[in-house]
Amino acid sequence: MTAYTPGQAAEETGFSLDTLRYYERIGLLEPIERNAVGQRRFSDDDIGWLGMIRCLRDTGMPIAEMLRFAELTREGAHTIRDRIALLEAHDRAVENQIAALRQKQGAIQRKIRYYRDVLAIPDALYACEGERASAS
Amino acid sequence: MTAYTPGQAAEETGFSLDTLRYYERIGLLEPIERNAVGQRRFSDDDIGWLGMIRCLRDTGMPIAEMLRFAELTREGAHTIRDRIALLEAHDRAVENQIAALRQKQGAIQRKIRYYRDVLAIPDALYACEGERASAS
DNA sequence: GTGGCACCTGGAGCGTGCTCCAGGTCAAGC
DNA sequence: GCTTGACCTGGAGCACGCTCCAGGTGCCAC
Repeated sequence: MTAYTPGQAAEETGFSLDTLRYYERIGLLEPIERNAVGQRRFSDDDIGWLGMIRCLRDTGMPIAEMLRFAELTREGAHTIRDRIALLEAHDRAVENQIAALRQKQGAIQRKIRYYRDVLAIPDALYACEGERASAS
Repeated sequence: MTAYTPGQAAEETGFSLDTLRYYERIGLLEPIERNAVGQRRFSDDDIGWLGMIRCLRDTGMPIAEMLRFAELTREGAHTIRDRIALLEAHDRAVENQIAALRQKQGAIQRKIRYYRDVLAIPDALYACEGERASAS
């Protein structure tokens, strides 16, 4: 079982040192092991947990909900159903997020096409025309 | 050409009254027309522009960049190439965002499957096993 | 003429999620 | 023995994007 210095943990997980400390402070990480002089030593488990945290963060889960998940995890195996429920809800949220992005992206692409068309026709035709409309 | 009261504009665009005023203040909207007593009357063009703004916001464009886009738009037709470039860059950003979401979503779904498996096997087997690993 | 309502302004405040800072400890290298 | 560098703590500060507030105007209905 490897032990990671804070610097290595930051490197490994992509979180900053400050963020790692912050996450421990708010209880998103349980207290990290310390060496003889009080410096943190992250375990493989910590790094794995941080990987999960990164997934949830990067998919837009608010910290409050990750805290809830962390609590459930700390409470032990009898909360597994709750954790599944939480993750499934989040999975659906991510799905909706993606669908919404795709839809808005379509509108943006239409706008790009509109601009291209404007460039393709002679100046006179688009001079004063209400080009700000469209989209949504 | 319809004129929308602030309330109607809010209704129509999904932005709050405060947000509409805020957007005007910071120059994301050009100054909105006023009626005789100084109340705003949004035009169809304003509503269309707000639709565009909503697209960009909802796909994660920061306000500073929307301001840049608004400026280009105000500067007239000769900035259309720049606007295309800006929107194309954003389109790619959205694409990357979606790809990243899909990838993280995969990890979350694997975690869900993992939990399901844990539920499916007899208690003894998962009692003290490092279940916090995986993900990323 | 009194309420109630929709709106106005400038400016303060807020929630989220970090990020930075001052002042300190230890270990290693020169 | 001194510097450098990685780390420590508690607490303040910050960027972003709104959101709220106090105090006021004008219009309409009763």
